Amino acid sequence: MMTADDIRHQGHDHPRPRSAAVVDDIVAELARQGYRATEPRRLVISAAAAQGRPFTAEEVCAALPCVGRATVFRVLRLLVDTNQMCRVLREDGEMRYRLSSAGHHHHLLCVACGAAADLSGCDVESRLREAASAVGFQMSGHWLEVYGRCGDCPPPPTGDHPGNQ
Amino acid sequence: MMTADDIRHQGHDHPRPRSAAVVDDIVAELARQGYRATEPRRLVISAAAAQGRPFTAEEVCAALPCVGRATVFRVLRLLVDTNQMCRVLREDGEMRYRLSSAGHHHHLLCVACGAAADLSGCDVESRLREAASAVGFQMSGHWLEVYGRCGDCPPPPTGDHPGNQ
DNA sequence: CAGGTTATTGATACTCGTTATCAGCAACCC
DNA sequence: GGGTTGCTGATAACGAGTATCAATAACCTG
Repeated sequence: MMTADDIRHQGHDHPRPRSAAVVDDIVAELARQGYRATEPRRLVISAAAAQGRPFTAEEVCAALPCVGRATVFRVLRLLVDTNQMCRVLREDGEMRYRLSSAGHHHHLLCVACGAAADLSGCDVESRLREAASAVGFQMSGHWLEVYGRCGDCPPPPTGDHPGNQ
Repeated sequence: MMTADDIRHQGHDHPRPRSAAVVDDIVAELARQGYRATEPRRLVISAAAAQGRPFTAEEVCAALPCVGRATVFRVLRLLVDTNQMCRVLREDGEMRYRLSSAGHHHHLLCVACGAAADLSGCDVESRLREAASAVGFQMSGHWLEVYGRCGDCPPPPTGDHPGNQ
């Protein structure tokens, strides 16, 4: 059977690529909270760490045929519940996952390439809290996703007919 | 078969309650865009207008047993696509619908009673655009839901043990 | 390091919300 | 009123996620 190490070392010559540390950290945190360090969990976390952008549970299932479907969903949920992964909502409504142990933050989601980046240090929250309380609403939380184009993607074609017809 | 008028007049003595105008407006807008004014569409729109708070497709189906399931979903989608209804994402991840022909706005969602209110006139957008462009990201849209307690709901019990054990 | 407890797994069946299919119906236009 | 064609309803299918449950494997303890 394929092991977590097989995944970790995919396409690398180094014995412990960056993602290995990430996996170990997450597994350690799980252990700290009383969850066992099992091979399927390592595999799912490795697969998640290997993804360059937000991914679906289905993608993890496809990447790990040796891990049961239910287990993939269970591990993803466990990671979300223990605050080591967050859900991101794509503009088309699809829900994806993203490893991220940071505290509260938002996502910049590129509609062109699908990449995601974290956005923090923006005081939207206090602004919202004020606006809400102005109408007698006591804010306790919020969900925010930001869509657009990342710096690596070319700007979209202009709306009015360009040179090529 | 039950007609749109039967629904419109539920619990009212007046021949044309407020919602009738809403329904007519929406149907007119659909017609303007080339969509036929059918009875099932009127029924679904009436049912939606009768809801005091964001509702699920399931609730509409239950309220309109005479309209096919598929049609309910089709009409809801049509209304979202033509910008006469918006989707709201509850804190627990459930997707609901809400009639709203207003332009861009956000929702204040009460986690206690489920009511929704529109929030506009808050310049979160420009704030976000700035923060995003600071990291080379060109924002084109965003999704924001605000959760909390509306003015009509009592404040939640305090975290530390109150008198009643 | 063996042995027992018990969390975890995988296969499967199932739920839930939503969409595709397609023959029949009914708006709309003339 | 009559023909076109968009719309409907019943049904089957779908995709994402969860419940079930016997078998397995982590961890603790001696």
